[in-house]
Amino acid sequence: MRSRAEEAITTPIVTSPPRVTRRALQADAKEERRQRILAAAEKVLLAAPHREIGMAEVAQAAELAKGTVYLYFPSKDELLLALHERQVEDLFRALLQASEAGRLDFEGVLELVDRHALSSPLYLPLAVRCLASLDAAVPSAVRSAYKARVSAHLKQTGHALEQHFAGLDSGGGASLLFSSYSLILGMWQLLSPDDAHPYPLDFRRDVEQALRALWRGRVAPPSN
Amino acid sequence: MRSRAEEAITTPIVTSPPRVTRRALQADAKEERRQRILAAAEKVLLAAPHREIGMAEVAQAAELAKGTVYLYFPSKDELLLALHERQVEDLFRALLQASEAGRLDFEGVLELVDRHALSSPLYLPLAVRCLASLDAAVPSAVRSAYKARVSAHLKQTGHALEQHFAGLDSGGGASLLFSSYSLILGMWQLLSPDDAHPYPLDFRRDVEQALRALWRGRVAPPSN
Amino acid sequence: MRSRAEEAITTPIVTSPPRVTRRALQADAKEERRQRILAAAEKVLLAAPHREIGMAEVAQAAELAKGTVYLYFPSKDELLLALHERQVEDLFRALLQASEAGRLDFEGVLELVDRHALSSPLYLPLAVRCLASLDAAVPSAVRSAYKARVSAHLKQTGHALEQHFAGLDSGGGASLLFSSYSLILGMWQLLSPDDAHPYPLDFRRDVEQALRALWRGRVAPPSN
Amino acid sequence: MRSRAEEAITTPIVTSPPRVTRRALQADAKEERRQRILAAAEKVLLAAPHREIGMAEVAQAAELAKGTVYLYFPSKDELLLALHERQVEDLFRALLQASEAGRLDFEGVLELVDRHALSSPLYLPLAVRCLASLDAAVPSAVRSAYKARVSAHLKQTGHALEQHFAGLDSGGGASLLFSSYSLILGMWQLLSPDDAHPYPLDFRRDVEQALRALWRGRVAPPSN
DNA sequence: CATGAATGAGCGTTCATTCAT
DNA sequence: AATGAATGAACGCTCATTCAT
Repeated sequence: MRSRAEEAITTPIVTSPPRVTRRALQADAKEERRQRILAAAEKVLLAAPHREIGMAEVAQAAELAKGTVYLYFPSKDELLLALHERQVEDLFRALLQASEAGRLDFEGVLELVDRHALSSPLYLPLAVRCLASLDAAVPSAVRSAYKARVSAHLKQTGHALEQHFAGLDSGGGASLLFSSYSLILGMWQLLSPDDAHPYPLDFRRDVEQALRALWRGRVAPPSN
Repeated sequence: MRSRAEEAITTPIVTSPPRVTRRALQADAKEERRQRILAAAEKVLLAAPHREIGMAEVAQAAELAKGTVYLYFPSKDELLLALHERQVEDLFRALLQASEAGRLDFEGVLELVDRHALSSPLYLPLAVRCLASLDAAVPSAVRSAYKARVSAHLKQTGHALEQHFAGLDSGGGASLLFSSYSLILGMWQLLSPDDAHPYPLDFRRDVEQALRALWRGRVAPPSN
Repeated sequence: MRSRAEEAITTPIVTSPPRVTRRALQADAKEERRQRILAAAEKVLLAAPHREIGMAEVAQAAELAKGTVYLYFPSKDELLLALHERQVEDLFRALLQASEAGRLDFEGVLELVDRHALSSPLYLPLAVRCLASLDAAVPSAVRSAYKARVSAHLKQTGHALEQHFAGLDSGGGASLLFSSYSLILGMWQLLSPDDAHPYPLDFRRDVEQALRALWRGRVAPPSN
Repeated sequence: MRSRAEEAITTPIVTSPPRVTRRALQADAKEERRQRILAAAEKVLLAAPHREIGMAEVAQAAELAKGTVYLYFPSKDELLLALHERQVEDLFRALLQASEAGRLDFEGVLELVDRHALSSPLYLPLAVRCLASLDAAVPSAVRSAYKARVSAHLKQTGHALEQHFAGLDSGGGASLLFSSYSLILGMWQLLSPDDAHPYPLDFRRDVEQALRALWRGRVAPPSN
C-alpha cells in the first residue's frame, strides 16, 4: 500500500473537491456499482433460475473482474442475499403503497404477491436458495441484521394490515403475513420443481385457494 | 442346494450365524442392508443436519465400502431421497393409524406432525434438501415415481380426513394436508435456520397457530 | 469344499462314464464356454467398437455371472487379447488356404486383409487396444506366448509368400507381411478415429495404394 | 503504474526480480507458463512413458496448483495433445530446414525421423495415446483444428519432397510421408511394447528397411 | 463350478476466494 | 480501486477383481 506522502506526489493536481462532496460522490459511485452487480446477477439468474450461478458469470455480466465483485460483496452467498433482499423490499414497498392507498385487502395483497413473487421466475427460487444458505454460509451478524430488517418490514406492514381487518389483534398482522409467506414458499417447493408442470399453471390457483383459507381463518371471512 | 440332512451334518452345532451376514444374498437380506445404509445416513445426518454429507461418511458409518453403497442406491441424491421418503411414509402411516382409531382431528394430526416432523432435527432439513435436488439431480423417472407415491398417500389420507370434517368436499382433504405441509415447510425455513434460536422454541407454537388458522378457514372451526 | 465322502453320497447314481471321455467332455464344455464368452465380448464390442467395454456387459451378454467369466479368462485384458488373437488366426488361416490354392499374390492377400481386417469394424480397434495393453497389463509370460504364436504364423505364411515372389529371400516374406500389417495398423489410427470420416471411404483406397508401393519396393513390381 | 522514480525509491537496490514471476500477466509470460507446464508433463511422462499420468503429478512437477494447470489447458487430453503436437511440429520444422538445405533425400528424412521420433522414448507412446483419445475425449472442434494443422504441415513438407523426387506427382509427397508415418507408428506398436526388447535394438533397423522398401516402391529406387 | 455381492483405489474437474500486481 | 492469475480443497462415481456362499 502506498504511503500518504506518495499519494500526494502521484496525484498532485486534483486537490479541490470538498471532502464531504467527494465522499458522497464516492459513496454514490460505490452504491451504483453495487446495484450494477446486483443487476448483473439478476440477469444471469434469470437465464437459468434453477442452476447455481458462478461468480465468474456475474462478474462477466457486470463487465467487471471477478476480484472486483468481492470489493462490493464479501461472498457469493451475501451477494445473492442482497439481491433477494432487494426483491423482498420491493414487495414490502408495494404493500406499503397499497396500504397508503387504502387497498390492503386480501385481493390487493394477493395481486401484489402475484406480481412480485408468484409470477417472477426469480423470486421464489432465489428465496429458497438464500434461506438455505442463511445459517450454513452467512456470518451470524449478517444473518441477524437481515432478519431484523425483514422483521421490521413485517411489523410495519403488519400494523397497516391490522387497520384493515378488525379481527387482527396487535401482532396479528405480522403473524398473518408471515404465515402467508411461509405458505407460498412451501407450496412453491412442493409444486414447482418439475419440468413437467411449468410455473404458473395450477400454482397460482392453489396458492390463492390456500391463502384465502388461511386469511379466512384469521380475520373476518373475505369475500369468497 | 444341500439337503437338510447334509446341513445337519456339516453344521452340527451352531444354529444361528455367529456374526452379521457378510453378504446379502437373499432378497430380505438385501432389504435389510438397504435399511442399514439408510440408518447410517440418518446417523451421519443427525450429527450435522445442515452440512452436506458425503458418501464416504455414509459408507463408513454403515461399515461398508463406498462402492457397496452404490449397489443399493444409484446416487447420493437418491439415497437421501429414499431416507426422506421413509420419513414421509412413517408420518403417513401414523396418520392412517390415527384415522383408523378415529383420532384424525386437528389435535391428533398436529400431535403426529409434531412428533414426526417438527420435533425431528432431521425431517425438515432433509425435506428441503431433497425437494431442492428433486428436479436438478434426480432422473425424471425417479422424480415422477416419488411424486406419484406421495400423491397417493396424500389422496388416501385426504379421504380419511374428509370423513372427520363435514366442511371438506372431495379432494379438500388432500388439499388441506398439502397446504398444511407447505405451511410447515415454509415456516421452518424462515424460522429455524438460526443457531441463536434452536428448534423447538417458538417454532412449534407458531406453526400450531398458523395451522389452526388454516384449518379454521377450511372446515368447521376447530376447538380454539 | 465338499469331501470325497460327501460327493459319493450326494451323487450316488451317475457312476458310469469312463474317465478319459469324461475329461474330454468337460474339456469340450469348457472350450465351448470360452468361445461363448468370446462371442459375447465380440457382440458387445461390435455395438460400440470404440468404447471400452466392461466385464459386466460381457458377462451379461454371455448370460453368465461376472465371476464366471473370470473362471475362463484371468483378466479383461487377456479376454480381449484372446478375442483379438482369434481374429488374427482367422486371417492367417485364410492366408494359408489361399496359399494352398495358389492365390497368394498381392491381390489375393489384399482381398483377405480387406475382408478380415479393413472391412471389419472390430479388427483394428481391438488390435490397437490389445497392443496398447500388451506390456502394460498382461503378464510377460502371456505376452511372450502370444508373440511367439503370432511369430510362428508370420513365419509360416511368410514362407508361403516366398514361393510366390522370387524377389523375396528367406525371411523376406515374414518381414513383408509384418511391415504390411504395421502400415495398416498405423494408417487406421491416423485416418479412422474421426466421426467426420466414417470407415471405408478413403481408408481402403489409401491402404491399398500404400501397400502396393510397399510390396513393389520389395518384390518384383506387382500388376499395377 | 508507478513511475521509474517511485520504483527507485520503494525498491532501492534490487533491480531484477529475485525470483520467478509469481503471476503471468503478460501474454508472453503466459506462453512461458504454458511451455513450463508442457515441460513438466514431458518430464513426468519421461519417467514412465507407458503409465497414464495424472494432472496432480504434472502440476506438482510444474510447481503449480492443480487448478492453475486448468487455466492453461482445458483437460488432460488436450494437455497431452498439445505436448504431442509440439513434438510433431519439431519434427516438421526440422524437415523443412533440411528441405531448405537441400537434404530432403531418404537418408536425410530417416535421420531426422530417427532423431525426433524413433530415438525418443516419448514420441511414439505419446502419439499412440493421443491418437487413441482424439475422437473419444477431445472436442471435435479441437480435433479438427489439430488435424488441419497436421495436414497443412504434411502438405507443405510433401511439396518440398516432390522437388527432390521426380517420381512423385502432386500430392504424392504428402501421401508418401503419411504412409511412412503410419508404418513407423504401426511397427512401434507391434515391436516396442516389450520390456524384454528395449527400444532401439531391432526397431531402428526394421523401420529403416521397411521405409526403404516403401520409398523404393514410390520413387526412383534409392541407393539401398 | 457358479454366483454376484463386496471391495476401494483412483481421478479429473470445479469454483469460491485470495492476493500479487 | 481494480484486476485476473493462482489456489487447492472437495467429491461423486466407476469397475476390474475377489471371495464368501
